[in-house]
Amino acid sequence: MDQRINEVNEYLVSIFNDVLMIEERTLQMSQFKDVSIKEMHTIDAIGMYQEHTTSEVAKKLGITVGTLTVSVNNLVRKGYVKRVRSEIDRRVVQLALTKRGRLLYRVHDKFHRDMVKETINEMDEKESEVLMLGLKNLHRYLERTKGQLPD
Amino acid sequence: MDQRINEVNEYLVSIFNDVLMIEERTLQMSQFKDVSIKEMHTIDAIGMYQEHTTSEVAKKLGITVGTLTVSVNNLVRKGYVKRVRSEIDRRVVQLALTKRGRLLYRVHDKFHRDMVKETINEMDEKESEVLMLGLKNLHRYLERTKGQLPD
DNA sequence: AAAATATGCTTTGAACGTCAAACTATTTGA
DNA sequence: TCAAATAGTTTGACGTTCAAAGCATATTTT
Repeated sequence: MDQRINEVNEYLVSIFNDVLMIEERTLQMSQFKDVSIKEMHTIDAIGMYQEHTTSEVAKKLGITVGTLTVSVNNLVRKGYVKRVRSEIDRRVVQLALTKRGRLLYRVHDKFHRDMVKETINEMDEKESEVLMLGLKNLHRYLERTKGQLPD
Repeated sequence: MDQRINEVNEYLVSIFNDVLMIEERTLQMSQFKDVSIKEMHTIDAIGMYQEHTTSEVAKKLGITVGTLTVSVNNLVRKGYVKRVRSEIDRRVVQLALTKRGRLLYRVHDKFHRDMVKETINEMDEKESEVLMLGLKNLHRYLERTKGQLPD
């Protein structure tokens, strides 16, 4: 049992590092060299469809609003994100992706989906079910733990 | 099938973010407030036992040697890491943890192990086996992908 | 052995990521 | 109305990162 824990732990850590590294390098090789992995995640959090306010996106990313403002300044300059002042409340800024931003979003999303697809394709229905169960357990534990921490 | 892929993908992303956030906050709450999550991973890469050279650790972390040198400067100042010049080859620096560094290493390791333990405890032998298989598949895919990328 | 080359590490400059605190503009409530 | 609250921006300080230049030591070539 202890051995199993070690093994799972090592796979998880290794998977974490690999995904981050591959995402980073794939970006640097693509037509989107001017986007860092953090910026990519900001683009992901802004999302394709509805517009989200600065506060909402910052919360989703777990960073302060100030940090996001700086990052959005860069992403606007680079042409991936646009700001839209709310007509209803002039204090509010809605963030949205530009055409180029949406293209990058889709490329990144495909990378993620391919990665998972490749894993799942080699499993039968029942096995992928159990994998899901394991991830769900892990996720539930983490959410519980997170809830116990102060903001 | 497509739905399953989305689900697994979303769990993975969520787990990633949660682990990083929890690690960060747990550190900030502990007696090790002066250590960032990146520094924690550097300490982890230096490891408890054998001494490793700067180049080896940098490679393991996937960062340049220059970056690591800067980070190690800080960790030495804070008392977690020590440098030992190799007697055999005076150019080489062996990195090692101080007593305090080793204490932190153990605390962090326990956090990781507890996290996995909690997940696995709720599964029977066969289920944890399949979880392992899923992680192994994912890991194999990522290593293969990584191998296709240029350095 | 001396000179050239290679290796291991450090330093530096530039850009991004992060927070806290001070600030601006706008809205809400008393 | 005007004080307080809210949404976002700016700024200063420090960490993280890379590339490029530099330093010390080792190895290879002549």
